[in-house]
Amino acid sequence: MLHDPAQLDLMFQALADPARRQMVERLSRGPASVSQLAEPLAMSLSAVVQHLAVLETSGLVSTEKLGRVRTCRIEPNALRAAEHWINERRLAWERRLDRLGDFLTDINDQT
Amino acid sequence: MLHDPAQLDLMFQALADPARRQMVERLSRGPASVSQLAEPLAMSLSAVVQHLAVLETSGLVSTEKLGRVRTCRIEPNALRAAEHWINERRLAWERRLDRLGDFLTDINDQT
DNA sequence: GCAATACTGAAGTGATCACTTAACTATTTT
DNA sequence: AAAATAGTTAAGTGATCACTTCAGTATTGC
Repeated sequence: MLHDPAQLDLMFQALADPARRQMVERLSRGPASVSQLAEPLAMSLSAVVQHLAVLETSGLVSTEKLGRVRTCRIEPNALRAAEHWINERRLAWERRLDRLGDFLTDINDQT
Repeated sequence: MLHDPAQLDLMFQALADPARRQMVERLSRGPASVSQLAEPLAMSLSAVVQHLAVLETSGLVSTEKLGRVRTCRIEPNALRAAEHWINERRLAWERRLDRLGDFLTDINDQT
């Protein structure tokens, strides 16, 4: 479930917007209410709620409502999934370059 | 330049599409021509070229044309930038939880 | 109970997206 | 030189995006 392409779509899509990344950045320093998330952003509360919905369906953020306040927090497992996908691609490429390097020194040693 | 928000936008945006991620996956196993990238994808060559343009302006992929063949390769530094952003957020959150844990055991020990 | 607070939801808008087709250019191959 | 290959470019289309405003609904403080 960590490698579901549709899930990755949602996560990367969610992270592609600067406002949403700013919200994630804020939440990485601790939980916050919707208004607290909205405060530094130059847009309506409504827009923030919509961004929050994107973050929530992506699994990156979870929320809980108590009284009239919705508290939002980061979901580190989801972040790990995105991180993992990128890491795998980068490693595959770097391993490939290593093997290529080995191969080149090998045929050099054969002289 | 690794933390330029606009650059991160472009990278995450680029990774948000399954076709483009598939192209990056293919390229992580080694360089490929445009047609080779297109082969497993159920869309026109034209569409693939457009996806490739997105990947290239995001900095994730670089290309070079020799004769009539354009060869594409992954740009691991760009991948690292995306990885790094995610990693920082996740770590910030986890460190926060650790401190919170310490605090809770501390006030527990004070009984 | 009335006002302020903290959201929530629906509808609308202009911009961007992910394609398509079609016409074209440049390079090889035969 | 003609045909095949490999890619490029432009224009168009329907879908999705990132907002907006406006009208609502619970809570909470006075």
